Amino acid sequence: MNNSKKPVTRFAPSPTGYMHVGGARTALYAWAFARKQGGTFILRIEDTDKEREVPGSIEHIIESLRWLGLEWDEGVNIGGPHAPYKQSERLESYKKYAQMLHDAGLAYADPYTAEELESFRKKAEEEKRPFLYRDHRPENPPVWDGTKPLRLKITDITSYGWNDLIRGDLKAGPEALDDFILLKSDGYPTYNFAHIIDDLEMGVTHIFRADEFISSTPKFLALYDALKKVTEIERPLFATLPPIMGPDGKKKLGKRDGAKDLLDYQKDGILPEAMMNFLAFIGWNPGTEQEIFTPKELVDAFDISGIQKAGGALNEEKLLWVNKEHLKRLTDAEFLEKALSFIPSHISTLDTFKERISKVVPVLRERISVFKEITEMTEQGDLEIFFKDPTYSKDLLLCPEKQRKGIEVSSSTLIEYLNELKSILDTKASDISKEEAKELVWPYADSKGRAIVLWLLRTALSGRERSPDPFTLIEILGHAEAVQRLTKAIEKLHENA
RNA sequence: GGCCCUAUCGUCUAUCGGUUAGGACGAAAGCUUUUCAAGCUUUAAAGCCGGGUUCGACUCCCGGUAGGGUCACCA
Repeated sequence: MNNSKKPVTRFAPSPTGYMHVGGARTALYAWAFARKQGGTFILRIEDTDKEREVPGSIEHIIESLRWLGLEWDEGVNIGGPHAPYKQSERLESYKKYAQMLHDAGLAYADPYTAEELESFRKKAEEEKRPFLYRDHRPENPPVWDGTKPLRLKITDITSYGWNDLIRGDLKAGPEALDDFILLKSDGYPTYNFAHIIDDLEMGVTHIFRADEFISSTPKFLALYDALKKVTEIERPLFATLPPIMGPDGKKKLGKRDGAKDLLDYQKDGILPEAMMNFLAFIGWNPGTEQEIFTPKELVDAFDISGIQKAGGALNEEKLLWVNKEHLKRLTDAEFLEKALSFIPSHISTLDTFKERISKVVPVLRERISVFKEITEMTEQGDLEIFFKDPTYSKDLLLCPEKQRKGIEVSSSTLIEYLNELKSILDTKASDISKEEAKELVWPYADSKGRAIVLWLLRTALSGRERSPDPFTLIEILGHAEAVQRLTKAIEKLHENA
């Protein structure tokens, strides 16, 4: 159909709230497809439901897309040859086509009240059959004066079959076909009508959509058929994505079931390129064993044939892993720049922070898979130890004799060890690397018992049950600070000894 | 209820009639200069069920079953 042309895809959210992973993934595929083929990606806002519109959500959606790294070539905010890109500003177009359809006898005004419709619907439900408006199609519809909804008149009630780029040949029974509303009584178009007109006018060639639209596809097809009778059109191709399920894999992921705002992932400190990578893999794979992709690699590898038919569950553990892999690919400087906003100011304003942070970064990146964990480390005091004197617990320093079975070590022995460690460090009275520190300390630790000496040294330097190894700590803290901490640890051991 | 979509390890998936059914996340175990983390090694773990078609089916067809979607003046 459009094989020779550059593809045009679009993402067309409605501004009814935040954007979650489902929408983001649909946008991502449409974007990647267009980018791969050198085509155009459009952002259009489907704001025809004034009731459900949530103020600020357009901005929120734009921010989400920008964060993810999905730049659009045409659309809201930036304009383009088919502006405007908000449906509420395109009412003239819809009216024009509606008028053409109406004048050709392909659309008619709906005379029923909401109550009448409701009773029809109820009756259908009671009789356990689908509600079909066309069962109640008026013989002599009223004049269409704009105050009544305008419905498409389906003349050919058949089963429709069509091809989907992802699902293959699809079909639907005539039950799926009905006289649906084109223009509402408030003058706004329905989604069913507006998106088709827009896609046509904007030259969209490939529609990436969620799978809930499969069952309304016959209606779209009937509209295209009707439109063909009044004007010249070329139908876009459908690419229907598999659903994203919740973590239990059972229910389709929706806002009601806790689908997170995309920007919540940003707040957690997920890297946008990791999010993109992760999103792409829910329902798509490159057919190779590569799992980690930069945005560019993703675009290059993207192909519709790699998209799944079956739904996939959202697995946040995997997201964490993907994020960690992307974190590894950052330089230390890049890592620090991004991590900074997750470090509270009472730490980042410390003089020692500026001195030591570059040495702490490698330790940090080894321990976290998402920036939020830095904040958690802070809350637990695990980050402070690099910059501020630790508070000691004597028990912790003593721990070796309690934990290592059968080894009796008195606190006076430990004091002796620490004093000797101090003088060992003093043999090189300057800052040393962790390798040098290890060379220095190792023979001594070996002679007195590694487990005890290393544990003692580490807890004396960190004051914590868990921390990086002592040699790394010595490198980070520097000679003077390391010796000072050992001195303090000795004082602690002297207490009521 | 009608119509429609889907079905491989717990999860994401490879396989496009012939494989010891492969990989990744997670899990478990082990190793290392003996905390934690990281790293390395190893292990457990899958074709929904029943019929066909075929020399041969995870793969193709049919029927069940299960899950999902849809039947709005919402998108």
